[in-house]
Amino acid sequence: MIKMGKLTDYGTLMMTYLAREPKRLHSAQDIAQAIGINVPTATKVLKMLTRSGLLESHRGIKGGYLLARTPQDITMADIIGALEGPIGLTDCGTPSQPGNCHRERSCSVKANWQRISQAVNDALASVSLAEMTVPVAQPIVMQRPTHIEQVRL
Amino acid sequence: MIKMGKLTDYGTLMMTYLAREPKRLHSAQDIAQAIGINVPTATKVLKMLTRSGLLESHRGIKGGYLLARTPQDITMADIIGALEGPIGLTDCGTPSQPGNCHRERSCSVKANWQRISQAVNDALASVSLAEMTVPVAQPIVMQRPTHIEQVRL
DNA sequence: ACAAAATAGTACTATAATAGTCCACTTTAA
DNA sequence: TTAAAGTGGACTATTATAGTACTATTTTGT
Repeated sequence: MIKMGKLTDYGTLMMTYLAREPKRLHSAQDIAQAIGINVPTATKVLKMLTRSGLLESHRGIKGGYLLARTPQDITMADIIGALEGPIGLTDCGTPSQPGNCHRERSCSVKANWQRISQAVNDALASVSLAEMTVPVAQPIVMQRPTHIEQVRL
Repeated sequence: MIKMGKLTDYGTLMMTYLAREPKRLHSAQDIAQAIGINVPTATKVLKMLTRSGLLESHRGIKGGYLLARTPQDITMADIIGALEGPIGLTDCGTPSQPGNCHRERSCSVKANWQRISQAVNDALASVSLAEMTVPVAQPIVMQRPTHIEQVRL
């Protein structure tokens, strides 16, 4: 199974929770309780989301967190990217991002992996946080990634 | 980064290697050397691929492995599925497969995760091993997964 | 000013998943 | 019947992840 870490799972739950009242500040305690995890773990995730610019934080005694953008303007690619780093199935990178595979030159399948990663990326980018908040959301429309030449096999 | 294990990476390289001469038997040693890993690790992966029905094995002194189907009839979803188990970003499962999340009932985003996983699945199933063997392969056409109701947000 | 309550940063520890290795067994061709 | 190949399963080492703790900083209210 290609899977995400637990923290990403928590993060998604947090983001959908915050999306329900996008204007109100929620404390880490609040959020931790809402999704049923311990406060230290919750704060860890919240810090990551904040540093990535998906959340705004306010310090001080009445502080807390809220979405930095509207739920429509935040995608699953944003959230996963914030918590797991660049999205890619391999270390091949994507056409845009470099990648750090030492096999590099000799690798015959790199270009194809990059295309696959890009496709997954596009899929995740096509799902907004707003969609995640509704019980049954919109169909996921995945574009075939980038201009890859058609090849007859 | 959502990433696959190294073994899956090896597996893909092995499969593309075997796809170049689909009729010839290749020994584990052969294959290990071709992709540049140690024999014990290679055999581990080969065993997994064989048990999943993607490879045929022949024992005995002139034994070895070959593809069980044509490169056109093997997809990346097959290979990844064989080496990583069912494809899914979370433990939510897919509309078809059950999933084993204890949050289950209360989870507000499960259905959406299932759709996303299904989309990734479809993407991987749309790429054949044959395509992986050409330097720059066909565009990946991802269907929007399954009949998810359109919702106005 | 000061105390209380909240986030920020960072480092550490524990746990779990993965990768890699090894060995005894089975099969087959010469 | 022996050598070379795959099979199955268990074991070990390594690495990645999750979880925790501690100190510093910010803000509000009195």
